[in-house]
Amino acid sequence: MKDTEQSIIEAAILIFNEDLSAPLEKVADQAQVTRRTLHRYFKDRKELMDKCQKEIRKACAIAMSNAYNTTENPRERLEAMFYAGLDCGSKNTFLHKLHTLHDHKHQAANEECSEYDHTFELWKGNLQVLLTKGVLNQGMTVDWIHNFFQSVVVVFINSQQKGVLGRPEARELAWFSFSKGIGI
Amino acid sequence: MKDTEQSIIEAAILIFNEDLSAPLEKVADQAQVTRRTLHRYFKDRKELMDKCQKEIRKACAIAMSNAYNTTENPRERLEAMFYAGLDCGSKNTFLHKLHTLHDHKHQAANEECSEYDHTFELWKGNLQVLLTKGVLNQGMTVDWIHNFFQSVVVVFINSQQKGVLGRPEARELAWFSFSKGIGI
DNA sequence: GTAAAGTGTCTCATATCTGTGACATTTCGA
DNA sequence: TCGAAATGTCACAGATATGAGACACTTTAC
Repeated sequence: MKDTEQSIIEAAILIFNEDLSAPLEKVADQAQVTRRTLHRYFKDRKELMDKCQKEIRKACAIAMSNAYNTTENPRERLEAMFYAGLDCGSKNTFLHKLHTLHDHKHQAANEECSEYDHTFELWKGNLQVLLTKGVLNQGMTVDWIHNFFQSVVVVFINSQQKGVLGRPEARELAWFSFSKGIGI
Repeated sequence: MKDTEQSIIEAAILIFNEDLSAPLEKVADQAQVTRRTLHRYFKDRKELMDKCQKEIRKACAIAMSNAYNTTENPRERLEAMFYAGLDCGSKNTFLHKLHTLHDHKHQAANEECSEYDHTFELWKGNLQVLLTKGVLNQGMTVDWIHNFFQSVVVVFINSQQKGVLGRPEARELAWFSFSKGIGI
């Protein structure tokens, strides 16, 4: 029964991703659990949020790292890491969202920010390689591409939620939109 | 002094776009106004939210309609309406977000939903024309493109908030990413 | 079958959010 | 400068969210 904690975290990521200040009752409902049970696993809102971030960073960092190591070719790495990011779904986009809030001051000194930076270190590094090689469209920046990437993940998630498009088809479309959109 | 109401609406769109359940105090702060003043203009949260949606739909519908009428060429219309959507910024994306929440049941019967549909009627209609003409990538759907469009607007907004990219450059990049991403 | 662990239900105290009244202060136009 | 409109300050009641205790019920492991 110890995956209750995990399912609450998953639910929280889903809910908070759409509504940062949503009442905890919504999270509990999504996890099919009582609010009382939620509080047994997480002292308060902050602790739950922290666990969410930890979970997200772990999952994304592992997925990205695995994808990175499947090949040494930067172009192939891009594609592998793109699909890995897609599969992280809302974990990916939620983490990104937290660090692009308009009142969020990003600073490497902050531990959470530096962990965020580290999560996408390999990904951004590989982008930089492709940029300097001239493989991608001139005028692109690493930040633009990274934001663009996150946005495409959102599109993918939406299409999956609506269920009108199969997962493989959506993955293909996503890669098409992303790769062409950065000038490959 | 009657633009206080307008500035509160703008603030609300900015805040609610990031945090749907944010306390009204945050909106008031963003608008550099007291919560008491906010309540003088808006009876309650719901009324404020409604005014936001009305404002958004008006602005987006006008912008889209104007762009539509600048030309009769579907390909040129696409570009004109794309830029119009960009300029609507977070108004555009917030409206879209409200209608893609995972627990939102979209139904034409609902007045707000039908107004939403109407706002993007011309835009989607034009997309359909381009699709049947075979101008765009096969396998694309109107919904995918529309979601993709909304996502690119988010990327554009983020880049403007960070201020690292000039507006004209960002607009060009956005159009590049969007047009290539749908197979033009 | 039994004990232990996990959950649900009910309850309650506290905190935060919300909406409004009363009145002071500021702003702006005549 | 004067008066009206707009806004701020403070104070308050009601609503909602939060976190935890007490105890019953269910599930799981042995």
